[in-house]
Amino acid sequence: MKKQVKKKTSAKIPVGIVHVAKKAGVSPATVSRVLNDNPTVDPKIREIVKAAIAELNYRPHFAARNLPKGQTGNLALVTARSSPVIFANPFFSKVFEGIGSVLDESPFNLMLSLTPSQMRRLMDSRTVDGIILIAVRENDPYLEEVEEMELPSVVIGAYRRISQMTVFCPDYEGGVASAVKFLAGIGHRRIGLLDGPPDSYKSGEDRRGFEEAIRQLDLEEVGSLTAEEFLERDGFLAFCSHFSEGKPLPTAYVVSSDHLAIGLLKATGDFGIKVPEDLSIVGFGDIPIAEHLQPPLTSIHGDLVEMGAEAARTLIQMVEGRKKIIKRVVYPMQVVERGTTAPPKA
Amino acid sequence: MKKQVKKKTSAKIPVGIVHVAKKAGVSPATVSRVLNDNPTVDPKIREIVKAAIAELNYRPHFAARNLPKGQTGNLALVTARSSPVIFANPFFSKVFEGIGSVLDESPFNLMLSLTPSQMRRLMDSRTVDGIILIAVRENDPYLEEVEEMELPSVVIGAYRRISQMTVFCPDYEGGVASAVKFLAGIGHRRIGLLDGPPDSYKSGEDRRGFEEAIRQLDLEEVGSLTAEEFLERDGFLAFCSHFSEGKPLPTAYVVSSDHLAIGLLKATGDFGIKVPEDLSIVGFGDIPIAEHLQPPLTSIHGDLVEMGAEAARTLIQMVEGRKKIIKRVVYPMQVVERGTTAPPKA
DNA sequence: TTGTATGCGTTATCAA
DNA sequence: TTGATAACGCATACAA
Repeated sequence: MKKQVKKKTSAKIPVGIVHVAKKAGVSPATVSRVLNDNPTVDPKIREIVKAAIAELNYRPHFAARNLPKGQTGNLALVTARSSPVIFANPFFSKVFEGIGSVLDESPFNLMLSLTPSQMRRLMDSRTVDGIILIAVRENDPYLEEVEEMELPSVVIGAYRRISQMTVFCPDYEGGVASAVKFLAGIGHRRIGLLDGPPDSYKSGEDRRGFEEAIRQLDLEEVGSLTAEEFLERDGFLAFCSHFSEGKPLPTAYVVSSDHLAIGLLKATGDFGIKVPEDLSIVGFGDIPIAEHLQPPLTSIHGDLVEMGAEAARTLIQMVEGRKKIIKRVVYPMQVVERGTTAPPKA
Repeated sequence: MKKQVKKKTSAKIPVGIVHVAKKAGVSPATVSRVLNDNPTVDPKIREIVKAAIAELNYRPHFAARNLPKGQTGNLALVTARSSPVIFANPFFSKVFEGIGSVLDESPFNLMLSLTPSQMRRLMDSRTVDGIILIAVRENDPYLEEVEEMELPSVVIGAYRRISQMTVFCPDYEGGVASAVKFLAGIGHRRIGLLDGPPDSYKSGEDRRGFEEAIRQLDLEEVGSLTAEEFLERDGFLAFCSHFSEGKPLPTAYVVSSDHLAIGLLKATGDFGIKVPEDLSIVGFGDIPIAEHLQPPLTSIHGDLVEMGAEAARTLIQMVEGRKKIIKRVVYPMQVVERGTTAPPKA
């Protein structure tokens, strides 16, 4: 009764599991079983099927495969920061490296979302099994949604200390504190902080580490500067406006990003302030350019490839194990001494 | 005869198109139609359905939706370069910005592949409808596969001049040539090139532009340097080994990346060579740091956000229109004069 | 204009 | 150990 008029188009016919089954003389179910390494299949049959697969150059359809499973096989890397802030920052390239290496070993694909609207789409349309949030800020509009969501997620980078989220984070607090201690160790008593924007959780951590160290060492409080963003021009601007108002200078600055430090360096140069003679500077992140600057920038370094990798691993555990893992992992940072730091003049 | 024993688990029940249909008192087909803005649906019914959708907070399943269409709704951004080379390079952040903005307006999601194996997976498993190749190199193993593939694809960045691929590319050749002309214009006769690795198509373009300009202007041929990669340390090393061999120096260098130029700058500083008094330097790419260097780096600038955007747009046209578009679009670059260039000494 | 039925490519449940 | 057959969530040709 069925009228099956198959239009045999000359176009490339996508080979599916049924073709393989036919060719191997078995049922689609059996093909599916060898595809999934199901042990309940006769070794001989298995070989026959594998041969058919190879001969037809058959490749399983990823999405179709996951449909019955109620999964997608995709993970998302999500941020709402503009690309200059995130991609131009070598910090993240390390993180990506770690994530990439883990995903390479896993069966998961990676989706990328550069804007809140893209991200919402990913979440809403059940396109991903889990989410890696990166470069989160306090007022990011989607934050609550994600936390309340059932979708497994981890955040990389600073986040609020108390939450139900799993976070992997450089030790901003400890890193800045050790920079202060380093500077104090070579004689500085008046140390300032050039910090990033207040809505960045990182800024909060920086400040916490800074103030705690100042207190512990019983150093003078000289106030601190705040940049609008973490980029060069923001460091430049922050110092310029501070200096042009005739405010007093510390003998050293701890700066919360190398990019910021480069801007500050430029500003001091323009004003004829000598680094490190008149002013010492410690950056944060130790970007590749740091050591090639003139003078080379003293900075706070951490190996963050593992951080990205561990975040990815944990997320995968969460989605595969269908269990929630809540923890906060902090990665150590340490001062790399170079040419922008020296004992204060007098 | 059907034995339907629905296990009513207490877990969250994913709401599907059938639930909406039931709630609205229509068939699933009709719901599907309003989802796809099919005009052949009664306005009143449309409202009812929309209300049901809202009430149930229904979200269409992305993959399931595309399965019948024979599509995936995903595009891939692919590279085999290591993350430091690609992500740490502000050049790419511009490109990403363009791509992101276009995808935001489109219904497509973006997948990211950082390694050849991930990429192969994406292609094989029919997970994406199109591919954006970026930072391609001559011996990249997957290149032939992609070109022979039926999957729509575009490449961003230099590629071989003759091919069936659609490519969007900065005008490396013209940019370098204009830098040579600029230097000649302020009096330089002995101009050198510090180029990137030979397997980069960009290097070929640079060289082409350089040599052509030298010939046109009838300038002296002083040979050129080759760096192993486009990063700071490679520029540093290239100059060091050249200089320590006591070879003669030109009065100016055109350098094929700002990162390379920063390394070179560092090396000259270490050797006591004054820039721009003893040696002029022109970088390429005009990264944000360039103008904050001391002295600020003269560089070759181009606005490449549009390049990324146009590449994405074209790819989308290809997959939506199921047609092949072959073209080669080149984006203009121009010299931004800053502090590392000056007339030669004598 | 709407509903029915079928198919998309695979997994999974149940018999055999 | 294997094979029908029913999902998975949706789109669409065809019928009504």
